[in-house]
Amino acid sequence: MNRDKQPKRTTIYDLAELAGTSASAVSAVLNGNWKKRRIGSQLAEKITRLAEEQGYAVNMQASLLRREKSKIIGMIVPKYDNRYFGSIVETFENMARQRGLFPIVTCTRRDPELEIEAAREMLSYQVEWVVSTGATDPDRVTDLCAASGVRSLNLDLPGSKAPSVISDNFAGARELTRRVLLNHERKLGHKSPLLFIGGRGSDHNTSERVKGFLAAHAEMEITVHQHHILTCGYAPEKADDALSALAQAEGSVPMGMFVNSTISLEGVMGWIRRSGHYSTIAPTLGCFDWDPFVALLCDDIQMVRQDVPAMLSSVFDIIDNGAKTTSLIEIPPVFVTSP
Amino acid sequence: MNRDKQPKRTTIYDLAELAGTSASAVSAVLNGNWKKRRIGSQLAEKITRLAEEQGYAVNMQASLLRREKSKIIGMIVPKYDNRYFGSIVETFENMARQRGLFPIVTCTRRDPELEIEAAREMLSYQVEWVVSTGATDPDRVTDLCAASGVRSLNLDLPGSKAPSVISDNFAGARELTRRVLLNHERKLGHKSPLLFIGGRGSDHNTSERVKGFLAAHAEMEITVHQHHILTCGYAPEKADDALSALAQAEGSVPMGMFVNSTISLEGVMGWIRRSGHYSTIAPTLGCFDWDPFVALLCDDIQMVRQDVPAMLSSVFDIIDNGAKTTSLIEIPPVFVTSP
DNA sequence: TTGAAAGCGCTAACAG
DNA sequence: CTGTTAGCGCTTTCAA
Repeated sequence: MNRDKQPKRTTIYDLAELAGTSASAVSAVLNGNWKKRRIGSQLAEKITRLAEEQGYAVNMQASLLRREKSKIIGMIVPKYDNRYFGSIVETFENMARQRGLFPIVTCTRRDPELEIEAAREMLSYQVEWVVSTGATDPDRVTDLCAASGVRSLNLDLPGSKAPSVISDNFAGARELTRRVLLNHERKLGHKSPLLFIGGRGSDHNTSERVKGFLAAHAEMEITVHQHHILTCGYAPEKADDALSALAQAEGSVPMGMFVNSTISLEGVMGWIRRSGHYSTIAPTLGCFDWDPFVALLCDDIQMVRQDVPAMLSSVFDIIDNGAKTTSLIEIPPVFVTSP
Repeated sequence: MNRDKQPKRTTIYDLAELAGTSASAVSAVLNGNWKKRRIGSQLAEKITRLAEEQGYAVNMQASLLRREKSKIIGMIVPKYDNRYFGSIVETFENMARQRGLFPIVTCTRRDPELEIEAAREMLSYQVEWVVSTGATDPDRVTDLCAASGVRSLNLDLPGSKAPSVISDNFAGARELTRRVLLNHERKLGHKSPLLFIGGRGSDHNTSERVKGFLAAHAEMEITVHQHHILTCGYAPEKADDALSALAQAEGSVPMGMFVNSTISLEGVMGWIRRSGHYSTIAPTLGCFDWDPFVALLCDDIQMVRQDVPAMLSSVFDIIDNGAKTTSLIEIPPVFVTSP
C-alpha cells in the first residue's frame, strides 16, 4: 500500500533507494530502454513492481525540462457549442494520443485577444505544434509561434503563413445551393432565388460559400438580389435580427434559404417560428453544417457535413510528414439528405 | 525584431545578458515581484521591453519544477457531442483562467480505462485538482489521485470518496414528469402513464430520475408499467432498438415519453419518424436535457436544462474554500418550455 | 552490467 | 538595490 499522506511525491530517488540501486537505473527501466543498458531482468522487475506499489508517476515537468522534445501539441478552438467543433476536438485528441502526443485544447470564444493569449500560454508549455481552428487572426498566431521556433497549422479557416486544412467551401456551397434550388423549384413549380444568411462577410469560408451560392444561381440562370446576402455574423440573435429587418424593409422574405451554420440556423428557426411568415408553406432550407436534430426538424432541409475525420487526417499527415507553409488543402464535405 | 530562426529559445539568461544584469533580476521583474526586491524602475522597464522584443515566453516546465504549486487543474469529460458537456467545458475553462489556473481537459468517451489513464497522465503533469465529469468509476479516479496527494472532485455523476456536485435529479425528474403528464392529460382528455427511456440503470442520475418519474406518477395516482422503464444506455441506436423491441412485443408504445438525455432523444426521434407510430397524433415528450433545436422540434416537448453556471460555481467554491469529502451538492435544474 | 555527475531553465534564499 | 548560488526531478553521457 502507499503512504497514508504523502507530503512529498515519490521520485526515482526514493525508488532507487528502495530497490538498492541508482536513479539512473530506475529511469532507464521506467523508460523501457533497459535492454539497451543491459540491466538485470530481476532488478528491472523489482523496480517496476516497486513503482507500481508506490503509485509512482513520473514528473513530466522535470522530464520535459531535460528532454529535447515535449510531445505536447496544442489546439485552439472557437467554441464547444456545436457538433462540428465538438467532433474536431474529440478526433484531434484521439489522433494525437495515438501517436504518443499529449493534446492540450483551449477555447477562445472567437476573441482575437484570447487567441494569442492562449497561443502564448501554449508556447510556455513548450508545445511542438499549435493548431489554430477557426481563428479570427491565424497569421498572428503563426507569427507568434514562429518567433519561438514552433510550427503551426490552420484548420477550418485558412491563413497565409502556415499550411491550412479547410473544407472545400466553394464546391460544397455550389452543390448545396443547386440541390436546394431544385428542391425549391419542384415545390413551387417555378425557379426562385434563395436568401443567404449567416457568417462573417470578412471570413474566407463565408466569402467562398457566397461565391458558390452565386455560381449555382448563375448556372441555373436565376438572378440573386444583392441585398439577399445577409452575412450578419454567427450568433443566433444576429440571424434573427437580420431576418426581422429584411421582413420589415421588404414586406416579405424569400421562401428558400442557404443558412451558413447551425448556429445561424438556430436564429433562423426561432424567427420562422415567431414571425409566422411561413404558416401556409414551409421554407426550403439548406444548411452548411450538420446537426442530428436539424435533420429531423423539417423535410425540406439539405445539409452539408464537413468531413472532420478527413480534415484531421490531413492535419496529422502534415504534422507527420511536413508540408509547404503556403499549402491549402481543401476537403470535400459530405451531403446529408434528411430521412 | 526577433532572430530569423531561433535554434534555442530565449531564456532569462539571454535577457539578463542583453540587459546587463542577472537572471534573478529578470525573473523577479517578469514575475511582477520587483517592488519587493526594490529593483530600479528603469531596469525593470528595460527588462520588460527586451522580453517583449525577443518574444520571450517563460519555460513552464522549468518554472513549475522549481515552484511548489503547479496551478494546473485537470478535467475529464465523457464526450464533446452535446450542449451540456460543451458548456461545462467552456465554463470550466473560463472560471479556471479567471483565478489564474491553467485548465487541461480531456475526453474519455465513457471508457473507464481511458478515465484512469487520463487521470494518471494528469498526475504526471502535476495537476493540483482533477474534476471527474460524468465518470463511470469516479472513486477509482479519486483513489488514484489521493495516492499522489492530489485532490479530486466529481461533477454530474457523484462518487463516495470526494465531494460531488450534481443536478437535483429526483426533484427535476419529478417536476418534468408532472408537467408532461398534465400536458398529456390535457391533450388526451384522460390520464395516461409515460414511458421512461434512456440512460444506464446502474448510474446514480438515471436511478434518481426513475424515482422522480415514479413519484410524479404516484402523486397523480397513475400506474406505471414496470416494463415501460427502458434504461437502455445513452447511444441513440440503443433507444431506437429499445423502442422497436417494445413495439414488436406489445403492438403499441405509450403516447407520452420521458427521455433521459438529448443523446437518447436522437434515437427516439429517429424511431418516431421511421415507425410511423405517431402519424395521427404527435407524442407528448419530456427530455431531461436541453438543446436549442430540440426546442423547435415539436410543440409538445418540455425540457430540463441543467444549471451549468451554478454547478461550476459550486465546483470552484469547493476548490477555493474546501468541502467535506463526502458532501453531495445538488443543483436544481431549470425548466424550459418550448416557444 | 551499473553508478556518478552534469545540467535542462527557473525561483528563492542569502549575501552583499 | 542587485548578484551568486543551490537545488526542483529527470535524462544522458561518461567512466568504471
